[in-house]
Amino acid sequence: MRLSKLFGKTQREIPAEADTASHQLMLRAGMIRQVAAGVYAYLPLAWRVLKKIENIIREEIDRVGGQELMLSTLQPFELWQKSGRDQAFGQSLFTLLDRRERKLALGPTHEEVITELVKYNVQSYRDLPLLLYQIQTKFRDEPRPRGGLIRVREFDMMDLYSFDADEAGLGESYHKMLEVYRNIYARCDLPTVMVEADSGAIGGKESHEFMLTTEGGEDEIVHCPDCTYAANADKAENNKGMVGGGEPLPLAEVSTPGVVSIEEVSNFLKVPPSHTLKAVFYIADGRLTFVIIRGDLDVNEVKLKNILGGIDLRMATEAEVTAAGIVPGAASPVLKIDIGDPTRAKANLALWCSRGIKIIADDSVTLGTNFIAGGNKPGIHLKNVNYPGDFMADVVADIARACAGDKCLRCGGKLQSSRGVEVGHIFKLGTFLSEKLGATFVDQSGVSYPIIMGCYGIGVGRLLAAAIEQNHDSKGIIWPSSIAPYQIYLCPLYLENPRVAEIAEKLYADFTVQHLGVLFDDRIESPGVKFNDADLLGIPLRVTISPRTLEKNSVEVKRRSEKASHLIPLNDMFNGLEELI
RNA sequence: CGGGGUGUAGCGCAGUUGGUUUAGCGCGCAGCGUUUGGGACGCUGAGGCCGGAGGUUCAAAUCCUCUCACCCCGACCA
Repeated sequence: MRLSKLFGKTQREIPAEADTASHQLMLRAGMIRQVAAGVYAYLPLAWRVLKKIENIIREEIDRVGGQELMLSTLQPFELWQKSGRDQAFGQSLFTLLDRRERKLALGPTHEEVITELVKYNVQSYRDLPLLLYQIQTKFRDEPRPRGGLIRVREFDMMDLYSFDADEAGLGESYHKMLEVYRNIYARCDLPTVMVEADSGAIGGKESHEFMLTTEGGEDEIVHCPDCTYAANADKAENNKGMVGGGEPLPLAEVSTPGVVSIEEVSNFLKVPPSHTLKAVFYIADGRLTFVIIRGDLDVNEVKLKNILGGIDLRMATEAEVTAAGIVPGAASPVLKIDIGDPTRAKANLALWCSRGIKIIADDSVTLGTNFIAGGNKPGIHLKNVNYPGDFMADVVADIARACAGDKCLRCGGKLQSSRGVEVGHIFKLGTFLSEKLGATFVDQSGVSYPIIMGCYGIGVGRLLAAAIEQNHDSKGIIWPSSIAPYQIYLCPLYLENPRVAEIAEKLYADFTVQHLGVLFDDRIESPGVKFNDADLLGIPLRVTISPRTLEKNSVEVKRRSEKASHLIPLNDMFNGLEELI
């Protein structure tokens, strides 16, 4: 390709709209152009890279027997109602009405459509297992698109769906895909970390994410340096440890004038935060929910949401808490403190229940004794609060946020945290979709069962962006050669010099014939401009021709990723380049 | 949806307080000339409904009202 003809110009100044490295560089390199919020046009350079990534994905999936197909973007809205996932996706689902007022959705993913398709093409266990995939544009009306291609509303995505007859089969498919994913990222030269993940709106049980670690990443990863444990912070668990003071003692009120926060309680009564209980209030699907957790921990809202099975969750305002007759800053589940009454804990729970308030406790409240908690009166706290003697909860579960510095649940090591971009996510879906949509098969004995499903996604555009996040310097992009739009940047200086022009044209023709993937900077520009554009575009190998190199019958060759350059004799071009590519 | 911010040429910006006549600057773009191994220089030139609508006024990029778009933080979300 001749640079003078390439559609898309490089830009010297950083566009004001971008503040993510990959976003800035793609705009400056003339790779993308924003069409609307979270909607982009992909210019030839970007499109070439996307196709390279797509092809690596295709090759690796085809190798294990996956079959590519093409599904519709327009999907009947009823299909989403049938699966119930119209609720899970909510506002993120783009919908529209056709001329007959029939509601359609722009596919945010294709599980429903493919399950319908499989339903009509699979009847027997003999048709299974099956690995079907597609690489298509998907649509999600994200609340806030951001970071260029990191989070967009219209995006290129590979989705593979597995269909199996039993759990063991699903396990095999899952494992197979896990290996495929590792191979794909390895071939793209993009090191990723596999972490345990929350399955979110997609649903299902087991799921793993593949994270490309980079400082600007929008996800937090918690991992243990001493064992293999790694998880998304949404899902990560920690060892909370036992705290507190031995045998349960009798409840007692203590005066705590003006003391509200955990920090204040801790200072005032001279106890560590881990010896206190923190009350937090949420509105879950419109209902006030009381969450109780040990004072040294914070609530992980994703875990809480999963426990509640709720769709809409937010913190309650102080007004909402007060309106429910609760004293903010002194709330606890202990309303009735009659210490002689062995049924007081049950009575407390019944009191809350009668007020229509559900109590969710983090399991940390069971990991210790004699806590300080609110007295449900201003300026009063309780000491020696114990579970389950003094209070109980509707649900006790792990709803705590694991943080860097916490102990690893598996090995006791010290957890660390880092940031990453999610570039792949695999899920064991199970049968909830096939049951709802009636996708069944008959086994050997002629009995009908729902097909067991898995799904496996890679955001191709996001992978492109993440690749740049991970591979750039102050001058520009540094493409891994496996996904680079071109391999060679042919860079003649002083093109008006006939000898330079002659050699440049000859090399361009030679490289083209050899299918090396060459971008020929045939512009009459100063060396500075050419070198800077070469660095910005990040093509792995720069081949410079100038009167100076031709004096030595050579060209200069430099890798984008390295500082040093060296001369290769013209008559040994082939061998010289062979070594470098 | 809450909070903050920005809309003036392809890109980056000034001008808005304090009303004007031809709306500026840099980059980029076109032509000519001089240059040339890390974003050269000179001259000439093209390019604008100042986000949109309405209003005030002799006069609006500038003041008022309403709207739209985009960015950032949060909520939310692969």
